[in-house]
Amino acid sequence: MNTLSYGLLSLLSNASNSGYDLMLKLQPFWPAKHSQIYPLLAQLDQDGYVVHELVVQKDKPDKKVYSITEKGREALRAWLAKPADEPVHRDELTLKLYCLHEGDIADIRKLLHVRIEYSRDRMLWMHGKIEAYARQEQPPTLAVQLLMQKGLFHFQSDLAWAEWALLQLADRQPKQDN
Amino acid sequence: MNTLSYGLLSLLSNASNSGYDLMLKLQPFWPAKHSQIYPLLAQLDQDGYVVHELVVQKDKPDKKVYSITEKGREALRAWLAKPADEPVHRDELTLKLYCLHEGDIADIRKLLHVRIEYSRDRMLWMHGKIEAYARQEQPPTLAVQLLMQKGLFHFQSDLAWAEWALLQLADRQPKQDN
DNA sequence: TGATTATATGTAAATCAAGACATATTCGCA
DNA sequence: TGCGAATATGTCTTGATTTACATATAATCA
Repeated sequence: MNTLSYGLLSLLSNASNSGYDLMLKLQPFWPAKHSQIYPLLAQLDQDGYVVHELVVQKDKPDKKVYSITEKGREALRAWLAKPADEPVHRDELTLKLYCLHEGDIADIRKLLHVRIEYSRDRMLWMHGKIEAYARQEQPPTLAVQLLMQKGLFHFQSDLAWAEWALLQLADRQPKQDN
Repeated sequence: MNTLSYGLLSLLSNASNSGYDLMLKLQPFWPAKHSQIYPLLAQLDQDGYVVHELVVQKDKPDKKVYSITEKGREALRAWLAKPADEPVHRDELTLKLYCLHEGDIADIRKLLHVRIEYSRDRMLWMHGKIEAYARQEQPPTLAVQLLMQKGLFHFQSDLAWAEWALLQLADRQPKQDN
């Protein structure tokens, strides 16, 4: 039982989901491809942490909908009581900044612009999620509010940093278009 | 040539370093164990991106000091011009929050307190690094300033979020000691 | 009608990363 | 003198993750 397994169980503790939906919902918080999720779900199924039923759809391909079992919930509660692993952040941009003296400064400026767009996109996505709940006249659960806010805080600060960094470059290097 | 390789070359483009030092310097921005770094350095050496010399030390064990070659610098410049991969964040805490309705709310509160301490520690470490440069009467390079500031922004926002999250829990759940 | 996109599920191979195993020096402390 | 910690380098195995390979349905758009 690795972290991804607990992540899947966490999502299933809120609602039953297909593997495909679990992948989409997990992505923003714990990147994982379907090739990792499907075999893991089969394993969790075999070990009795989840069960599944086949759901036939007309407008879309059929799917397997997974539900958490009592054994799954127990495993989840035990995991919750243990300290969380330290977060892992790997950002290639930081490595590129480390050799900003090498190569073209315009390249770095471009990378920062791309990062600014990326952060803005992610913030919009989070806002969109919150609004989607509002449209359903369902207030998001406390958990969802905490998670969305975490994302908003994070991308806001990354955005602010990238804009600040561009100014620092402008102060020291002749400005160039890009 | 994977991202870690370029990270090592980036550090080496600033100054020659032993594998051990590279590991320590890389850790804060790109987590990697020595078991990953040493074989990779041997590979980079074999492929001509770096060279090394044996340095005998009296007060410490001998070491291999690696330096970047012109081929290494060229590879670095080509890599700099390419768009950076999207950052990868994996935070087990977010998964645990997702099932906060399951299990004990005191557990979650504890996790947030630990996160607050962790963020504070990291911020202090960043400040320490900046002050270390000041003590050496060497202003940090622009790159180091940008990186340290990125870290400060990040942990500041994580800290602010965790404190906010605790307040949200207090608003909705009976407060408990921990 | 043909291409693309979204939905849906799987496997196999390759790469990446962590943890364990292994060794050696020097310093400081008890 | 023995122990732990920091420095220093390596290998090996296992596990985690990505990429590529594979297939299929239904909708939309050109």
